[in-house]
Amino acid sequence: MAREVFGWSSLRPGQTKAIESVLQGRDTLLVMPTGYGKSAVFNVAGALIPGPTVVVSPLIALQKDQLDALASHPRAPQAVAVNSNQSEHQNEEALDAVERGAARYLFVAPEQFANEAMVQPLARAGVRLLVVDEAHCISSWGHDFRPDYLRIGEAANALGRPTLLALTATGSPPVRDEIVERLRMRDPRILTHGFDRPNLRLDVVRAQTDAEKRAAVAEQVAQLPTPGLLYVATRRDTERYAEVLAEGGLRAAAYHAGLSAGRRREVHHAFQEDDLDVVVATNAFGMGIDKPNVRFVVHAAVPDSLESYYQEIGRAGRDGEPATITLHYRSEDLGLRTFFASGVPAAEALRDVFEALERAQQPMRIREIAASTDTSPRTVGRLVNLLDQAGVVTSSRAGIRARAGVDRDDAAERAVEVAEAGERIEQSRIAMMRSYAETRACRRHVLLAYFGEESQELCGKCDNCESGVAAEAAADAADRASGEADRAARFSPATNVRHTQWGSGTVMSVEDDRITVFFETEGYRVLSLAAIEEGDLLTVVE
DNA sequence: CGTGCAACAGCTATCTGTTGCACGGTGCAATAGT
Repeated sequence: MAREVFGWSSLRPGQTKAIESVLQGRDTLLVMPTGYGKSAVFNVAGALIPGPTVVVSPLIALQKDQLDALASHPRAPQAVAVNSNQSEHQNEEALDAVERGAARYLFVAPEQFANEAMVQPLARAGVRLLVVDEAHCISSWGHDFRPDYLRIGEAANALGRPTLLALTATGSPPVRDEIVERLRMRDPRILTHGFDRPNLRLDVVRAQTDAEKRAAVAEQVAQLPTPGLLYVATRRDTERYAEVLAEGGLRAAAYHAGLSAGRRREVHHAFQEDDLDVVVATNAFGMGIDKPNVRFVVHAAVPDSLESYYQEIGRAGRDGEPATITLHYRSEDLGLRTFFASGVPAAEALRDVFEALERAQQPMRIREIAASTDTSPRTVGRLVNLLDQAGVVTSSRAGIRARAGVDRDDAAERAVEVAEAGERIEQSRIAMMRSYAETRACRRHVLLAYFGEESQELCGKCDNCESGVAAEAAADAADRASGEADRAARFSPATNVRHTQWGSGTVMSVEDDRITVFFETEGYRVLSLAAIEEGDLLTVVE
């Protein structure tokens, strides 16, 4: 099939497994590095399944790339999209083609599911496969930036529960769990592939002052083989660094979401065509870039989590050739991330939404609630998600409904607690980013452990291994651990545990003298085995 | 939480340090105005 329709001589084992899994009607989560052909999985599966396949994709630009790619295979079934860049007429035509069976793939952003005029025809057409591409967006964007990401599971119900296929390149165990839970997957098959990228050399450079860091970044980038990416935290810094690098003779361009669509396309295209040496970008630059020869990814500021970091550095060295990965680190830079991760909505706003739902006495849509509370749909989306997670509203195909017998103030308070737990989890993700930056251990080991993968304690290809610091750190930990080996044995990755104060959690990784646990309402915590033992803090839950 | 800029204070400066405050990242869809 892959050969006949798409001209691919063979598929990788991971791709075949995922395709077989969805063909059997099994909900599937596939975690596979970018560039390994995740698109091929749903292209082939969609062509084999008799019925429409809906692909949820976060960016319209990405949808366009996918449409073009499918169109380039003359024997592949027809693919269409519905989005706000197209005319109403084009959108209607696309849906009509799906309903008639003329088109087999439909690409949409999750926001489209709020549109009844789109969901109805799809429900009638009988969607067989619902693909969620870049599924980590559920966890990274769903909570505030794009609340519709948390509502895809509900949309799947409205479509008559097609088989679900979630795809991502990044996913620590908690993120994988969240994807499964939010999509309401049933008995999912979870396929993960190795996270290690051995051709990437990992490095962290610490700086005391901002000026010192800027100089170090400029100096390093000037002498690295190009092309490469420089990630910064603010739009302003993209311009500042791009200017400095250009003065040094590099073909450098700034990229951020504040630029015109035309300019963004221009930069993207120039980078793809090797007409630029460096793109200096905010996190707006990334998804959809598939360039084999990126020789470095340098960060002038820490991202908000190791998932983001892994995602960004993963754009280097796709050709398998060596690439340099450097994080220029100041602990002060964590401040901006802390700021972005903070912000619990006011109880009053939550109560207003709950009240509006109570008054309506019938299910309401996000847009209706937004109109009746005079709040933006995006904010309402976020508030409803919190109320939903707090279990005080129910959402169904018909809309959102207040649960009977729940006091308004209680409802708001419980939703606030959910938001506060979410904030603690976000902060703990930043803390894990910090621990990567500050660790004396092997960086690769730390990074892989975060993604639930065991590895050699010394990779030999990071700054700490090369300087001998990692070997020292390993010896120190082994010393501290003397006699604790038997205690550590009680805990292994994926063990469910309960902490006297932080409640239930899951062991993420085990080191000689300490373990990292992800708690459901607290996020990541690193616990020393000695302290656990002394205070009898942690018990294993069967 | 940290940074950068404007306003202002100090006691005469086309100067220098302090204080206060605004601002900071991701995209969809829909809409208003040419």
